[in-house]
Amino acid sequence: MKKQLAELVHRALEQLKADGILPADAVVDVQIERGRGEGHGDFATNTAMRLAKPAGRPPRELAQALVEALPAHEHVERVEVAGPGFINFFISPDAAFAVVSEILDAAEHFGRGEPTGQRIMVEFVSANPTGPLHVGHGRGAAYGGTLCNLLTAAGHQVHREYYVNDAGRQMDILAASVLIRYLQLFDTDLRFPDNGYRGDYIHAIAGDLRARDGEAYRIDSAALAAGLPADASEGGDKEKHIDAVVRRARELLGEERYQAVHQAALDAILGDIRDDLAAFGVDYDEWFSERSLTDTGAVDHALGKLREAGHLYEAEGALWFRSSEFGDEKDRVVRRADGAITYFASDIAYHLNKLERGFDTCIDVWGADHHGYVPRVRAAIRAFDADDSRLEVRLVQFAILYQGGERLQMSTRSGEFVTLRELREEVGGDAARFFYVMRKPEQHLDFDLDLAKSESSDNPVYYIQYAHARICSVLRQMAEKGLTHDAEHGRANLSRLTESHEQDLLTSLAKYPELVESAAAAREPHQLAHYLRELANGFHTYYNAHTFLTDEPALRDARLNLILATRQVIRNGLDILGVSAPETM
RNA sequence: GCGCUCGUAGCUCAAUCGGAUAGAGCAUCGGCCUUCUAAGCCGACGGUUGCAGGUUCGAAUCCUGCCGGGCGCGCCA
Repeated sequence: MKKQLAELVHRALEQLKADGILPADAVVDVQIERGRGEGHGDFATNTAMRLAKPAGRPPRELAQALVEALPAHEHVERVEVAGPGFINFFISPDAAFAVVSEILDAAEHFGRGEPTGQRIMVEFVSANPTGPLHVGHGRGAAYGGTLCNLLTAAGHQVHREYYVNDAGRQMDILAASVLIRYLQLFDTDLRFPDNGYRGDYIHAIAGDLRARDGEAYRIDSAALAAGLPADASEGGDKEKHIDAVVRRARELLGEERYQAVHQAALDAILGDIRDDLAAFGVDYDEWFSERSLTDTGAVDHALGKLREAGHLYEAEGALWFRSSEFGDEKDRVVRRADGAITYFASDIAYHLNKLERGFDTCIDVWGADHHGYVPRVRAAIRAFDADDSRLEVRLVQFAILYQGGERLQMSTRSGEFVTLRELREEVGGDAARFFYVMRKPEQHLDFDLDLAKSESSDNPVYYIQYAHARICSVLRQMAEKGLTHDAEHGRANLSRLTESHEQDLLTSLAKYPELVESAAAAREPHQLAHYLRELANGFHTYYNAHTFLTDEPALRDARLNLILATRQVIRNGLDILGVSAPETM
């Protein structure tokens, strides 16, 4: 409808240009928006006001001229000029009714956009595989997963990817942590490093390792501990200590056995993360290994390209990328003085790889604490002479959990944190997903556990699901009362839907496809959450005001068509959010 | 200190590239169940959009400066 109206306005503009009222070179993008309040019509456009200056005429006068030049349209009942120069469109009732049949015909496809041909990759969560996902990752998972659903619904071709940080120091520390817990199974006196990973899951992995491979990794614990630099609690440095532990463990085990422990730890934790995300309704097309970037030479390839272009230089023994020439605040090291490749170098290679895979748009979903990292990645893309608008970084703020009015604190390293799994078990997957995406991603989120658990109208998830269940219930009641629903008869009698509640509901339903499109374009799933609440509200209000199962077949059939259409849209919307649409509460 | 980001009703948040009278929920107060699920509905109360300027037909939205919160400023990942 919006498109059709825009077309009408364009034709009127051409007419005005031909008449000499508008300068021939005047350009304006015609914006059609939904009328907000009473009396503002179904749609409105501000075109006249935007043209007032270039045309050198008062906006209202222009608006009037536009209205007169506007071609007739079967669905436009009347058009009027209002306020400072808005043009309001009033849609004919028949056009409004048509959406009901449209929804029932399209069913689960209603609201899905035409294929755009755009290939979009979304990389999200990508948490280090050093422990289970916690509630901080949950928001990225819910946001990313929902965004992917939304983009798919809008007609884009979406690729979901998880970047697995399976290389680097943190993974070595994880492997060492597992090894020491494993050795403690034989020698309870062995000391655990301050900076090791302390969670219970480390014990579990160590136990599994022993069950699978027996004593294969049993090394002399005295030799492991002897002569190491002091740990923090011994008056030393925890970083130096843990690095020494890793080095010693590697020597004593030998590379092959060390890699086996490393791999076992990675497999266990990554498997857990996969299961967790799958249970949360988040699925991936690809799990991209950081280690593979060095193995396949992708890092050398990327650094080679930068070197050829003259963007690398050596200083103080390290290799630097001249990122400050591309908008970063300072240059960055890509290869340390000790020869090791930095995390940033892998990331440069990863993003080059993404570009080379030919995605039109690459969306990175990151925790907001990484925002300082954006300019340097963008710098790398510019240095490759690529269009940096192909990279979009979406920052997600952390969620703060509240229970009983108290803020729950957490920290990963100490092992004291609420896992995503615990959250799901506590409040349920539906409530968790909905609460996570209820707010704008860049806004801090106060996650009220008590509210998410409550089965009351305070809880927006239940409120929406209840609307769906209530419609199902009406149909069950219908059967019990021995009534029937003739959908074709209902279609023929949609003009009986004259109540204001019905008109409002029709308007809400018609808005859905536009909403999917705009929420996808803005990368804002919360718009959909808000929309569904409003739609549910429109239904509940209607439910309380009128009886659907009346004795009059024509009216009953029409009303049932309307609420079935409502149920369909709620279902489609909840599906995008990854929330179930129950038939009973 | 520098940079990024956010400040909207008592609380949590909306407000479609700058649009018409800034909207919801919660909380508070008052109504509605012999009638399709009251997990619901209706009404009332509630605002100088942090402050001060600027840009224009028009600003919560854009610009500048303050104030306040969060985050980031490693040859860590």
